[in-house]
Amino acid sequence: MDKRKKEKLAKKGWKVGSVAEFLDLSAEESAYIEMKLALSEKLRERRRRKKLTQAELAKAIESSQSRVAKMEAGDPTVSIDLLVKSLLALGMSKKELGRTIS
Amino acid sequence: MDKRKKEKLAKKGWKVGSVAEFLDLSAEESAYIEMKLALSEKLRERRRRKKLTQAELAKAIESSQSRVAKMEAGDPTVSIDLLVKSLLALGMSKKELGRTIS
DNA sequence: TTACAATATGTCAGTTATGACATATACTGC
DNA sequence: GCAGTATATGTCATAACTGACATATTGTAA
Repeated sequence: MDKRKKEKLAKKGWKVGSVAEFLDLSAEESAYIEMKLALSEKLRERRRRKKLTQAELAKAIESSQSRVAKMEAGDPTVSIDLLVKSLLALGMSKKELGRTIS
Repeated sequence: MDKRKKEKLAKKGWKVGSVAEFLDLSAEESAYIEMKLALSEKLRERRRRKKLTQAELAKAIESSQSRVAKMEAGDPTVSIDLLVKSLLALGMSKKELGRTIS
């Protein structure tokens, strides 16, 4: 099974913690995916707290609604870089980001 | 001044903290760069602690010596994703990564 | 139900990151 | 000085990510 497929499955329904055994991911692979999922969730949370639609957030960060949706869905084509930049744009601090990742 | 140039300069000699004012980066931009630099430094530190050459590390993570050098130099063409994956491969935990970023 | 807003999913052309390679520079011991 | 090793820098073809768009699905209020 290729990595893309794995990540795509990983975020669908399978709650963090059981992902690894089910898909036989290495420790590093699952840590990486868990980090991305944590950032995804924080993004949605932050956006909602600010009462923004995906389209509005997209405009603010010069992206598109579809990409925001993919970020929040933990889509494997989304980089950590983009997630981090978006969260910073939403006012998150390095410290909070650090805590989110852990 | 374009972003590439900024980041390239940012890592050369100008110690974190004065970067922002000197290059008039936004708060988010400098936070992003500071995070990358922190990860870069950790990578070099971890690699050296394990007594690995850049070439050896490169082989372990299926990359190249030149890319490892660029990672450690904070080169703007290096993504956070690659830095994170490399650090995970070196045995770093999510928790440590979180602390590094903060 | 219907109508509308929000979100999700698929695709794709343009951009950026990547590994690989060549080559330059720095570092070490002789 | 010289050799040998490690690291740095530049370039390039390929791969991965990106915003944009179309369209589907879900949510929600009347």
